[in-house]
Amino acid sequence: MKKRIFALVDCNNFYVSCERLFNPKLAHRPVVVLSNNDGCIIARSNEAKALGINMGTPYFKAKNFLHRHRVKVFSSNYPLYGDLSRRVMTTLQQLEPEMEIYSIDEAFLRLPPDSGMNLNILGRQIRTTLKQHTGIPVSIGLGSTKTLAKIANRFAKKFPEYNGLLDLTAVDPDPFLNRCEINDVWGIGRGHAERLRARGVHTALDLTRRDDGWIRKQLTVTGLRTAMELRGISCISLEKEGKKKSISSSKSFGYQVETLNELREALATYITQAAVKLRLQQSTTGCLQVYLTTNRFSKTQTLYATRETINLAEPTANTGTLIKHGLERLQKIYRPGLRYQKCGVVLTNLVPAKSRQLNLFFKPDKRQSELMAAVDRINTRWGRHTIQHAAAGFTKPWQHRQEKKSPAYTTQWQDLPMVKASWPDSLLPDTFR
DNA sequence: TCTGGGGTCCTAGGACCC
DNA sequence: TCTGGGGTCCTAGGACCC
Repeated sequence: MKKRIFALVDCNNFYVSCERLFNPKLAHRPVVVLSNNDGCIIARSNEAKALGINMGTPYFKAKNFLHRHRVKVFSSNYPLYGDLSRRVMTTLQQLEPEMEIYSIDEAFLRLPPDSGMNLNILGRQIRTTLKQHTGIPVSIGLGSTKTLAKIANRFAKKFPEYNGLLDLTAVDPDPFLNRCEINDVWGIGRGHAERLRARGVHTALDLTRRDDGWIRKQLTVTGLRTAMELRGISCISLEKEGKKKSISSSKSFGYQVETLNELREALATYITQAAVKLRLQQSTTGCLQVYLTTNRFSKTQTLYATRETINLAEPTANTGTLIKHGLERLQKIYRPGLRYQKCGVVLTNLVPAKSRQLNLFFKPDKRQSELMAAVDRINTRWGRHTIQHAAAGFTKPWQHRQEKKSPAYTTQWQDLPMVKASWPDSLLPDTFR
């Protein structure tokens, strides 16, 4: 069997790199990007990391520190990051069609094993092309399994001597596994890492040397797969199929919401968003879950968190139908007198729109799907809130504001960056003189 | 005052069936 | 006195990921 080679291409400090792309003054300055609601720090430039700012720190706790160190702070600007991610992925796919988009800023590639091409040169080409075409810097790790490619990528990113690229298929990986802390292994989270350390497993290499039965007992089959992957036996394949198996939409409120009316508007809004994503991947949903929760950090109010699952008689992607079912159930779980922090929706049991199982008594209404298609077309063309169900509300005061958001440089005409150029007369073509 | 959002996969345990 | 056992399906919850 031919040796497999996986590459993990990961954008460096992706959200920060996106902000810097249109704001070159940010280069070499510490920069952080906040989560939705300006809640937590979710991206940091190298300079911010060097200041000791941790991933996931609540913004309100770090605010003074950031100000003191003149750290530039941004709310997250998902239209911008999403658009730049699409550009990166499109460019990458042109270079290497065997690709899996793993997250907004990461992709796995499967490289042809016998291409005769020097992998180092190929990797450098990918980095250079991405930088030229999109302006986004990336790091690349190569390994005989996805888990090893992940580890290679960590080293490539962290240590400047690798210059953004490490190929673990060309060397003995053991010394690297020995330098890799167990909690830095892909698939080993905090809980498992603690458990393993208590039993003498401190590095990735330690894990590879344990007995299969023991690993399975401690970490279940997922952990065993990870261990096999670290030993160079590929167990996790490239997933090219991009369709989601579940779709969710939720957001924390801008303030503590108490009335059923506000909750209804918010839930209808999230159902609308989820339904758009559903139709975008040409699926229908057979199951709708709605949930509702009070503030989980509150010290004065007991936590109320509940959800309702609705199995639909026949799968649908119709926003109106989904809103109707969702609001009915919301009524059931609403408790007056509580202050709610968040609600949301999860769509599961997704089936392709073309092959859904119809109910014996169900007459497919072609006009309904045509209506949805028309609404989607209009909202794509004119902006996503141009047409909506009245149930989703109009002013939406419960929505959260994002106070430090950069412009939508690439997705809004009015936000396009302006380039000012001045040329000495001698360089201008005759027609401009 | 202020702590994100969107995913995947696995397992235990209950319901149900024969 | 004394009431089975094994299989399958579903779901909630947990762990992990970015």
